[in-house]
Amino acid sequence: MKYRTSRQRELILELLSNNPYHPSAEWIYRRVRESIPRVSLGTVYRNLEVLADQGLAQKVSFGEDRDRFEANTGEHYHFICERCREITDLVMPVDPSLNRRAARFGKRAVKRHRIVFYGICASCRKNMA
Amino acid sequence: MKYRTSRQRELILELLSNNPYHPSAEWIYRRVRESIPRVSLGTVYRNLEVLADQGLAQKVSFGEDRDRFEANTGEHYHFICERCREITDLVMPVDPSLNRRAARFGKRAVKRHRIVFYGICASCRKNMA
DNA sequence: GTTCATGCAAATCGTTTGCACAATG
DNA sequence: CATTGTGCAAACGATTTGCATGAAC
Repeated sequence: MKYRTSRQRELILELLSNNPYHPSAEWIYRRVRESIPRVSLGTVYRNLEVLADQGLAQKVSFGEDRDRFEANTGEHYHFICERCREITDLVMPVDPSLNRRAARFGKRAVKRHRIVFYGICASCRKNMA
Repeated sequence: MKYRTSRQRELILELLSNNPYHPSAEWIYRRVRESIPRVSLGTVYRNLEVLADQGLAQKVSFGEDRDRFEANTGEHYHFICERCREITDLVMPVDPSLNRRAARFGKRAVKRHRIVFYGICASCRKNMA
């Protein structure tokens, strides 16, 4: 499969880049529509898939109601606020020794891991007082 | 809300107990139907929700195609085989210091975390040879 | 008897897909 | 021009829900 470029795909990647909020397809769709009013949700989904295939973006799902996407394809951890459900990166060094430790507890070959931390984000903490 | 007992719910909990495979609602539905042929999928979903509310079971989703359920409600880690997609518990002590470390990397209050390890399970390793 | 649980079927909703046309290289 | 990308609308599939009836307490 050979990929061409398109205004839609470039815009989607741009919206994803340096976006800490891990937006849903619907959110991206609404933003793209501001510049390209006739864009369709199907196009958004298809492009997110292409971008993932190109290694430029990836899906991040943790059993929430809808899939989220991000341009940060490196290994890293996530944080989900239990109050506002917002997903953000948790910038903390990935610990590869966890894989080795996990492997010791079974006959499996452990290659990688994901961690999601749960709690209350800074802005929700303020608003609770 | 006051809960009564029902053959359906008891059977679902039994199927979930000591079941290491984190079955989907569909799988449970098929098994329940062996004993209660007229059971409906809706009943399975409703009971899984009740069991979760009672603290007897919980949903475990990691962005797979369908939700999975388990009776082990204690904190623990999971392993997903990248080949057969089977989800199993990874019995390794939960490390509470991770929450503290994670909290240090931002202004959030970190209460808990989930870890999913990915790799190849023992039986898939054999069949690859 | 009152309230909760069930079966059935229809509804919901995020995501995927088929198709004819438009855009890319 | 050969092929990939798009918009549109319909299809899909897991999960949820409304409703009349059955079971639990």
